[in-house]
Amino acid sequence: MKAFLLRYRTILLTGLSLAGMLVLLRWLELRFLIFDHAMDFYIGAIAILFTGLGIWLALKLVNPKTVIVEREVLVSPSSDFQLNEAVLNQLGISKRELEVLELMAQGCSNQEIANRLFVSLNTVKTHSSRLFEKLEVSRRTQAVEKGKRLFLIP
Amino acid sequence: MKAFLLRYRTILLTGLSLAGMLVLLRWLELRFLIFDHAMDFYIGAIAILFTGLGIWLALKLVNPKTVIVEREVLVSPSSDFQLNEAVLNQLGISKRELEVLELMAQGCSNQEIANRLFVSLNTVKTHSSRLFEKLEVSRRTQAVEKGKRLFLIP
DNA sequence: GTGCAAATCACCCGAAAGTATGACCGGTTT
DNA sequence: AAACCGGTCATACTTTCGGGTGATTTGCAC
Repeated sequence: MKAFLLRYRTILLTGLSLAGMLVLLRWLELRFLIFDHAMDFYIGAIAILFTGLGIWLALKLVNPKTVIVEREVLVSPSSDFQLNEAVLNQLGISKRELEVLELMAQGCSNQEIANRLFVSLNTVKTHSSRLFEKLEVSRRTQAVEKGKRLFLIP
Repeated sequence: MKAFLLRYRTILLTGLSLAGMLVLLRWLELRFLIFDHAMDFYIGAIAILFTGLGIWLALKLVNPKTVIVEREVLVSPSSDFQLNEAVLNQLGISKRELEVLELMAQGCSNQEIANRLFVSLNTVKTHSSRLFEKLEVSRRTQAVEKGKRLFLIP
């Protein structure tokens, strides 16, 4: 409720001042002019009612304005990487194993790698096991680190 | 005075337009009230007018919604690494969490990180969990990959 | 044809990683 | 004094990883 009041303070104030002005008008009218009052009252009620309707319509049906705040994300220039085939052959790493390594480096889980390569989870495990042996590591993070050092992955 | 005008511009405008409309109404009343059945037209016009006013008011005053968009920015290839503190502060990553991330990137297991930082395994898990939340990832390999992209680690 | 390496998949099991929650302490900030 | 934050640690639980072993298929080389 508090938040609501704060948020729509301006609108509420406007509404209140509107009402105040109508009251003032009425008073002035009574004071100085002897007219047909029922009519004006009626019109005023309609005006307020339809103003409310308009506000409700707009709030209900119109998409809120959006302010786009851009947050910069730094990205290294992906360009000059070429694979070190010498090391690749020397260690006897197969194509499939290299593919697994690449996906590992992108942060994929074994299951995700399996899905991407259209093979079973067990197959990925086998490949990664062999890969770890050949790279002489025991964890995927180490494999990625070593892979980068040896220019097997960008 | 200028500031006042700027601040309450909307309210002032609303008041003015309201006053203008009331004058218009009065004029219309004098002009057309003599005809029979002019009432329907009159009421309709008022309804439409004030509905429009309400819509305009709501559109003018509604709080804008903010949308944060990530924009990728290429960075020139710098040989030496220096930490991107802007991103670090933006994401609210603490010193300890960064240390954990660095050791992760070197391929350390949680237990090894715990040993090196002289804290318990559970503490390392807590740090890494918070780190993952802040980096919006769910695995250490993803954390390392994103950390490198954001220049949080070399 | 036989041999062999690569690729595929399966099962089991223990270790590691990750989630969720709660607690405590020592500084600030209000 | 009360609230908050960063760092520390813990328990309990689920998921993922990695090691070990074995099996089948395919294509290439001898």
